[in-house]
Amino acid sequence: MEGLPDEALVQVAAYFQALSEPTRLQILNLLRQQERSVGELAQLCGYSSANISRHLALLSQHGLVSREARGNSAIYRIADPAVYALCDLVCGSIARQLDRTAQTRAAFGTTNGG
Amino acid sequence: MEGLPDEALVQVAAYFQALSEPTRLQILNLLRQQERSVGELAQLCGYSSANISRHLALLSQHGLVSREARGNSAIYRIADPAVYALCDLVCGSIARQLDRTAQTRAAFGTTNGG
DNA sequence: CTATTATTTGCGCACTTAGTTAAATAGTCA
DNA sequence: TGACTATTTAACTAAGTGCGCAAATAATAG
Repeated sequence: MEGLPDEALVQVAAYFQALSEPTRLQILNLLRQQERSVGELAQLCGYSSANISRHLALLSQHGLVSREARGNSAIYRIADPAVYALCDLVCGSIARQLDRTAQTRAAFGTTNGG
Repeated sequence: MEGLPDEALVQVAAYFQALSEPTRLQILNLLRQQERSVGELAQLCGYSSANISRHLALLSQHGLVSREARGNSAIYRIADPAVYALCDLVCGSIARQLDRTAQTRAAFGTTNGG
């Protein structure tokens, strides 16, 4: 992303924003196992179908999931596998930071974050 | 991120949120070239130093940038190079989606998004 | 110490967003 | 047609966020 124009930064930011919500990450996590209907995801996440439906619409806007009408249900599945590579990278960064935090705590001889 | 607990999803979401803002991406983009002071970044971004300072504090919280006091200035630099791999992945996903959009437009014989 | 410069923080404002409930829409079955 | 189920959308509330301005803090120079 060396010399990206400002317009592109807005697009990239919007993509990251789609991933910046725990409920949406949970949805993507559930869809990793298998495709699911809105109602199933709502029950598994513990939120209303209306709420999950909107989250799915947003994920769909950004090409992260795809929708298939089946009967009177809507089945969603992962459309962009890159999301898992992204999460793996982030998990790695967080793990490294947690390690540094642990080392810092150890250096100060404390056992909790205070 | 197969079987991550909900707590971890919150952490990952927070990391993505740090990247979900155009101004913060612009800062990271500028720091790619070289380390910079708050004032320099503020001028290059066209925002107040107060604003940029807060963005930098947030990026620092998540281990994305690191701070070094030099004289009465604060010099920031990239601390987590993974951010560029993340952006590259996102750019790739966006490019693929734009390609699909272009193909869709072509299939309908239109020349703009209407 | 005072003056100057750089950064950070407190506060208020405009705007966005995740969640709810209720209404609207869409599909199935009799 | 109507009853029933699933999904989407509308209206609303509560909480969060980006920004500027101004005050507070920190470092340097005289």
